[in-house]
Amino acid sequence: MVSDAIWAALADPHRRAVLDLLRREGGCTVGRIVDELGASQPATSKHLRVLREAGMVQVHKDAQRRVYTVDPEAVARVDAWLEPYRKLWNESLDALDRHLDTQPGTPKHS
Amino acid sequence: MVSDAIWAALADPHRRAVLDLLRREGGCTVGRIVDELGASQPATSKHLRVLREAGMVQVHKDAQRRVYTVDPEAVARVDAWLEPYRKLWNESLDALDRHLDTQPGTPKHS
DNA sequence: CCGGTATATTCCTTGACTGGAATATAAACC
DNA sequence: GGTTTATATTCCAGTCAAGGAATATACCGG
Repeated sequence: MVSDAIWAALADPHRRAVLDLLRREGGCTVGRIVDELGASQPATSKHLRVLREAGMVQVHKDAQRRVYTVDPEAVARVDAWLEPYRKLWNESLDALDRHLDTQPGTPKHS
Repeated sequence: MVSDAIWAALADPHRRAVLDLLRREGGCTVGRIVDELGASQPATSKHLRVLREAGMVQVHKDAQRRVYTVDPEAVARVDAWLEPYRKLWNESLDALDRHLDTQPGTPKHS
């Protein structure tokens, strides 16, 4: 199940930007995130706290630095939540296919 | 891209419950949603408005009734956002595999 | 120990979201 | 046309999250 905390964490654009950055970089220090995303250091730390408490990121210490990384497990849970909806999505594609099939001359998508 | 409105809509547990219900039922009237989920009618209408403006549900009229259905397109966009993270997820599974492979005697998951 | 760097936390204010109650709109039925 | 049914909207009060500024904590180098 996806906890409320995960959805709440994802609701903020800045936090999604942090996640995207962490994903692309494979992990970042707080300072790096501040530099890249341009939010203040306290704001960034607070967003990281939310992400951490939602279980979406992990931290490990490197002297004074904290290196944050995405916890793929949390994202996988969101993915699992989407699963039943994916069927809907596929069905609507199928319905489109059938519709196109009944329209001779309409180009079919490959 | 996933609009902020979609993430904001998903942030509310009641709205996710509405989506789940609409998905399972393949569409519902407002009254049905009120009965099933137990929120007040005005609250439900307001949640539906948020979902509608985020493009997550569609409405069609049936006399005085409004039948709401999930718009699979919106969910598909969330799915697409998750895509790059799925790679992380798979990599971490692979890493686990490799780790287990270096631990003779440790049972492997099928 | 001290200054400097890196990060976290607190305090405060402001804006946004939520839900309830009442009311409005719209369509059906008689 | 008036009443009933179905849904939407408005108004309002309470709650909560976000950001800035200042401060605290932790760690390193000398």
